[in-house]
Amino acid sequence: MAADSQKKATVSSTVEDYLKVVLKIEDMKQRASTSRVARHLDVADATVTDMLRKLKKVGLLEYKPYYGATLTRKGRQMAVRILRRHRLLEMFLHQVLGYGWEQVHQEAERLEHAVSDLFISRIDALLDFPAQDPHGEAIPDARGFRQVEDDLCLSEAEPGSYSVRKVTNSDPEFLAYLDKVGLRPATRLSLQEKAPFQGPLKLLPESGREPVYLGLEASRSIFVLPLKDRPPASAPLPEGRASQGSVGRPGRGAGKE
Amino acid sequence: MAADSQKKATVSSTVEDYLKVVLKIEDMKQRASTSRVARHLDVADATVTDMLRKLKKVGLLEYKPYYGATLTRKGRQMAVRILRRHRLLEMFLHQVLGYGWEQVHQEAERLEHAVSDLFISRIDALLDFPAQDPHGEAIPDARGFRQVEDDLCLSEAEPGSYSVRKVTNSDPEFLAYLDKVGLRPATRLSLQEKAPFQGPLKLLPESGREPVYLGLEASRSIFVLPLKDRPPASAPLPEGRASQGSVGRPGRGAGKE
DNA sequence: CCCTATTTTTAGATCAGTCTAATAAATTTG
DNA sequence: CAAATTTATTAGACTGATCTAAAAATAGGG
Ligand SMILES: [Mn+2]
Ligand SMILES: [Mn+2]
Ligand SMILES: [Mn+2]
Ligand SMILES: [Mn+2]
Repeated sequence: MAADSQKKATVSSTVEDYLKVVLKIEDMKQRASTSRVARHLDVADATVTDMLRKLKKVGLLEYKPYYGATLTRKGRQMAVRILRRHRLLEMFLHQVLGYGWEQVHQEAERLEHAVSDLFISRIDALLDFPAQDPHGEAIPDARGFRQVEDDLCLSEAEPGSYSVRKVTNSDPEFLAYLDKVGLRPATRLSLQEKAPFQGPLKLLPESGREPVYLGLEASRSIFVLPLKDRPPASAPLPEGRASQGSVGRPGRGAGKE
Repeated sequence: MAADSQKKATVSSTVEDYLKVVLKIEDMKQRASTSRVARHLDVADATVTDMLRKLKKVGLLEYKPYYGATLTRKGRQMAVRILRRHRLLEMFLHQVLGYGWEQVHQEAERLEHAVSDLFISRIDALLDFPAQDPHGEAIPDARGFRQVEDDLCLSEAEPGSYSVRKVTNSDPEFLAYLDKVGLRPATRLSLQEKAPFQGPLKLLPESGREPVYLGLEASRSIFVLPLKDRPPASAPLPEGRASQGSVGRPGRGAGKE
């Protein structure tokens, strides 16, 4: 009964990347307009117009000309699947093959389209079902459920104590820099002051005694959790069951999608 | 000096597969004719004619119309590189992710084009620089050197004692069957008789007491090493330093390519 | 050496994904 | 609100990889 209701419907890696970008834009509560999608994928606007029409035709998204795209249930499902693969692969590269957190993204961007479901389930088990990737981003589970991300953008934060939750930027240079100054997931830091007029933030990471001055723009890709205020560099994290960047706040209130 | 003599010259995964097939055919001492290449890749002859002309133009092979292709130094180098990737990946899937030897080929066929050089060198080290893949085939080293394969095809062998060196067939069904009857690399066996008129071979693998009757055709993909004749199922292997299917006869007389 | 069968190449098309340049719609602004 | 600016679509073209059908070359058998 209901035999072919779930067709395999395999798509190209190009399509997978389009879906992932639309998901990312939607997650940022923005409109997935032609030009925004084009910028993320580094292709011409005209190319995107075309592709969005095709994706609408195969039911992976809605598309209103002069407005943009919205994922359908099926499109979102596929996008989340790729996101899961991407992040699991990043974690695998980091933990098993010793890649730096600034190296994983590029490789995962290709492998996410090439590995089989078996590969994914094997590395998932090997890593003991990780909940975050090396950048602190949540890994959707095998059913496509995503942890609610209730963190705060550093650019919006008031002076005080925080721990780094995730870094949403894949530029290797930038990540290497953050690593150097001691900013990575689970690092505690105190935000000491924010200069006015789009000025930089003065941070004190718990490691490295030197204060770090971070541009406002850069701070937009760092997300933090407020720490019950205590003298900086002392309070323990909520839990954090393991090694590495795994902050491990378990899926309290994990919601669909 | 001689700065750009080694251009990166990246090719598509399609081209990589063409080169690999031509290499395989040349290794079998056959002529890489249009139709033979087409059969290996499961594409139309016309497609191959076209591609061979393109590959000649970019200097990866020689192509004589109505004759076929011959790899150039550069083409062979690329082909061997992919072969190395393929076999290392197979070994990785088998040893680290627990794939069966009948499952590795298909996955490696895709991943060989997708992983980076870093990935390859990391798994190479993780596996402690393996010399054979799960089917017993030699893994070219990082410089592209290939071990000389001085084994004997079972279809050509006289009755006597042997050990399985490699199985050159990637059909999952067939490999699963061999596994079931206890035929895998490093298995010792006695070839008891060969029925005349293209008849089957009667084999006694050291494991499993039952004799195995193997079609002549099937026996063509099994390669063996003669054992200094001794009562079957007793003689130790030349060495065999490790677990699994790693027969480990080290590169005595490793030759170029 | 001719005729037939096989192999290979040529010709012409298709499909996915991309581009640039031209046009059109939507939005912002004086 | 009309003009200017920005955003998006349309039109036309290209590349890589593939196919089918027709034509041509080669190889074998008498
Ligand atoms: Mn990708
Ligand atoms: Mn990540
Ligand atoms: Mn391949
Ligand atoms: Mn193999």
